[in-house]
Amino acid sequence: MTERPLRADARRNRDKVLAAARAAFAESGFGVPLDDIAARAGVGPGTVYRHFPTKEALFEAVSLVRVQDLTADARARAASDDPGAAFDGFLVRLAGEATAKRDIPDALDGLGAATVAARADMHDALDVLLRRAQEVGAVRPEVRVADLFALMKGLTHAIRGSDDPELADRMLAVVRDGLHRPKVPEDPPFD
Amino acid sequence: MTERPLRADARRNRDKVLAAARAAFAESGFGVPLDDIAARAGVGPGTVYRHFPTKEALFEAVSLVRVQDLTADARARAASDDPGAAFDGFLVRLAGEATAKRDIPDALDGLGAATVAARADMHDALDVLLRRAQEVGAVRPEVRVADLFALMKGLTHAIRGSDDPELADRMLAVVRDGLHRPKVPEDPPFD
DNA sequence: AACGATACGGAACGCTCGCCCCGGTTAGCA
DNA sequence: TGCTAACCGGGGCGAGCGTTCCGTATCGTT
Repeated sequence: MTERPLRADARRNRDKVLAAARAAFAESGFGVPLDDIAARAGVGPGTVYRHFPTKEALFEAVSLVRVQDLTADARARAASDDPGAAFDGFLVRLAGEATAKRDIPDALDGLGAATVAARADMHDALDVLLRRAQEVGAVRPEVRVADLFALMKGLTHAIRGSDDPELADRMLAVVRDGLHRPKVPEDPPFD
Repeated sequence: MTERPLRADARRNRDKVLAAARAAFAESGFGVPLDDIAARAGVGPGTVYRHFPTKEALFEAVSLVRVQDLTADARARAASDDPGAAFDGFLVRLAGEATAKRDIPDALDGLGAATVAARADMHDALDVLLRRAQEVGAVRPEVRVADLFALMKGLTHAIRGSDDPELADRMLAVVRDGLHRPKVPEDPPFD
């Protein structure tokens, strides 16, 4: 099962389709009609199906890269000597990504089976990032990686398609501080 | 334009449709086929359309009640003499609602025009609830009502369809504490 | 240059789902 | 009880969209 190299035009079209899909999914999420993607790539729908067996497979190919980028970023930051700042930085990055790309929430939900490996890998990377931050006391200890995933999902949904560019910052502040505070034993007096 | 009273069977069917729609939307969100709702109500699709001009109108009729309930709850809690606890209680209520009903996020997004009044009303109620909590120092001052909406949206999405019942609690803790902490001037030492 | 393999385009298919229509039924009233 | 207006059921239409098929064009090799 050695992969024969693609013909020149085939490779070119495949790349055009992927680029178009990236842009289209980023603009409108998973919902964009496949014909739109094909048109955007200057290609017929049949050509798309020559390279990707299904629309979902195409989406996976796109979101796989997104998830892998995020994972690489998490790993790079985890190597930092300031785990707290590393953790925060990752959240900032995620928020930035989500404001620019509408398909991030869908990618995080992970529709397909091919992405499960990528999600497992991301799980590992986040585990390190999170644990380090917790060891330094930058993140409350009872938080699990699964919680972080859910939080990422919620965060990306919260800022999805908002015209206010500072909303993401304020959401981020809430999530960051909420992750930080270890516990609230008693409401401190206000005066 | 006086509303003639419905015939007995008409009123009965209307109620059955509404009940079925409530249950179906709660289970599967806005995506459920209308025929499923009709079947669930023991009724033909035509009957549904006799009472609601469009599927979206039916969804609005259901989500309107949900939003109004939430609004009433917010208003009732706002009258409490402990604004901080009132605010927290509302969030808990929302989270509980979201775990039980999958359509809450959709309802919050508010697809239709009939719900804008309800959302405006909710806006007012939340404004009071939020401001009171801020005056007592229970919620950081820079948070706006729009932020609270976004946060509610994110929170409901984060806990949507999770098998872990305690996830909602932990998400809630993060959001609550994040809303509380006024600012993080410096990372306190950990020891 | 010519030929076989490969890839392309887009018309067409089938399925889903919102929505409408009409022949039959039922409720309410005299 | 009989009559009329209101209402019901469900078959069916049409649009949107994922997917396939096949005649044609293009590539790469001899």
